[in-house]
Amino acid sequence: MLQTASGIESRVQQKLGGNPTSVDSIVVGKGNEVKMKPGQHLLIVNQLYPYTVQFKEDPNRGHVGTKRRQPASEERENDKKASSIKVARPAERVASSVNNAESTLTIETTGHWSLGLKASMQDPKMQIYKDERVVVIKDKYPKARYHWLVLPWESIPSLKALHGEHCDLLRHMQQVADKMIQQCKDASSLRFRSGYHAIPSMSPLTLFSSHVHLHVISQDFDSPCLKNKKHWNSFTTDYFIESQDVIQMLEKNGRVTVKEGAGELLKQPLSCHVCHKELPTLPRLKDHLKSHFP
DNA sequence: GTTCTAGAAC
DNA sequence: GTTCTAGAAC
Repeated sequence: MLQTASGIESRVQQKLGGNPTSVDSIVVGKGNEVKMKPGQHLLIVNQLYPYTVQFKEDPNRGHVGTKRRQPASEERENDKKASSIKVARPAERVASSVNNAESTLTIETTGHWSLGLKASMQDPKMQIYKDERVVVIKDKYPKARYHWLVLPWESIPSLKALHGEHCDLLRHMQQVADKMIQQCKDASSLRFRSGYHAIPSMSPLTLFSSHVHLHVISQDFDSPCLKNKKHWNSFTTDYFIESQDVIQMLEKNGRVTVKEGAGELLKQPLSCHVCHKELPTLPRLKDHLKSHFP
């Protein structure tokens, strides 16, 4: 249990919506616990299940709720903020149940991008398709004229975590991807690919809230957000694993195996995905692409 | 993942 | 001199 400055232990428990395999969440430290201070914003970044926020007194410390009590004006200010969850005052020592009703929980979308992905998928304004299993959002930094992400509601941290039972879900994600492509007005003139990145970003920050997502991307790569070799190679080398290949692997082996050294593919020389001409720099490559996609 | 920027490459 | 990349910081 983590200790906060005010002597209040904050404990966040996830009430399971009947699916014990999908426990995950807002874990920052070890275990299902998060360091919180009274009044601090809690961002529920994952799943659609209700959460319970419990405060309990630390027996080793006195002055509960006295040192860090906010001035009344500040309290009102915080109450006004839609992104905060109303948490009971420490002094009241009550278990405050926070459900995921829209009235009590809205999602912060201005935080770190890795939170942004999970926040965005929950944000109705971002959702361009939604059903009981998946949601589709536009990539915040599209690497082509069309670039969508298909995300399952179920939290699956990476390709490694996939197993046989996910086959159906992934087939559904693929179907939704195909639907997105069909409804695109430029579907007749542009080629599309849908697939997964071999290795999720491994920085401590990204690890915190990684979530498998299917990229659906048009093959023009005409976008100001495509800025470096890593961007290019992540979509044009075998670092990009076709959705169908992932599904096949899963059907055959019950697992998805990623070739060792897939990360090295990101450092490959820049090569045009259409004619395979090698270009010395990204600006030169982007110039070259104009000849294929006027 | 993005942004920023030092210094390599030209 | 400018362009561009790659690594650090976030």
